[in-house]
Amino acid sequence: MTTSLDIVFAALADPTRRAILAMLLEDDMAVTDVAEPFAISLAAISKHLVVLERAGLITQEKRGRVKWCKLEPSALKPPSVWMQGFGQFEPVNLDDFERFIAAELRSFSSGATSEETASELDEEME
Amino acid sequence: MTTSLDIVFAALADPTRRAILAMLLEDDMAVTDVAEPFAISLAAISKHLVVLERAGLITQEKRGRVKWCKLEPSALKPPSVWMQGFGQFEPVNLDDFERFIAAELRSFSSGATSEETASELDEEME
DNA sequence: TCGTTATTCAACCTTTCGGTTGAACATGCA
DNA sequence: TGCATGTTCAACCGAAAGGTTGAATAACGA
Repeated sequence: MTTSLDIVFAALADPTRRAILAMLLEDDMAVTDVAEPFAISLAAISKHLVVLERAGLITQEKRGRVKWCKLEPSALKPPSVWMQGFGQFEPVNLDDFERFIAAELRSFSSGATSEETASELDEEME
Repeated sequence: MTTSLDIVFAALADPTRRAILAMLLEDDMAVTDVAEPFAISLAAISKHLVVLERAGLITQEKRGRVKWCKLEPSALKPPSVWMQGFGQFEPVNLDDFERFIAAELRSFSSGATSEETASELDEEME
């Protein structure tokens, strides 16, 4: 999923879209439910979701007449890495780092794909 | 310098501005020198610098008739922290990090122009 | 089949963005 | 003093962003 930094950063620059992402952190949601807390039209929310999807930050799957929105945190990785290149500001988070190493080792020994490894991590953190 | 995430993310969404930040990673620069590698007018660069300064990503100090631009990496901390809140991904990926460092070292040792360095950095991260 | 619900499309509006050009403003230097 | 240099200002332009409304499309439930 190689979306350019332009697209991802631009998607993150809008507070409504960041709020949507935060909501999706809790659970997958239907478009109508995503829209509910906001004071703008459903069509406007629909457009925001298109922007988020094009940035790779969410995926949408239609089941019946309901379209479910799912967070894709891995899309945050390229901008995060880019920022860390400037990172005279933040020490490495050792806890997370150790978990990463542990996952790496597990994937070497079990032959898991990196995607499988990522979802393992997801489950671990919940 | 408490600038909102809106402003910082929007500032980072433009490739010219990201390239400028990458150039400033090596050293402080005068406005004219910042503009030199780009094919756009000096006035346009001046506007980009205003955007970066308003985002807190750089500071500018006038000495004589020259205005020096200085990178302020600490402004990246709020967006970085925000992203880590979604961080089911690893905060430090060694492969990416090492590639970034390698690109940096290459630019120092080979005497590459700042234009080459800037584009290397951007490509490296996408 | 019919009404309801979920979502998007299409057209439109206003504001912002990224660029241009030419003039203005400071500052350094001979 | 006068001129060159460094930077910004002001006015303008076209395109994109974020919003609206009303109609269209699609699928469910009775």
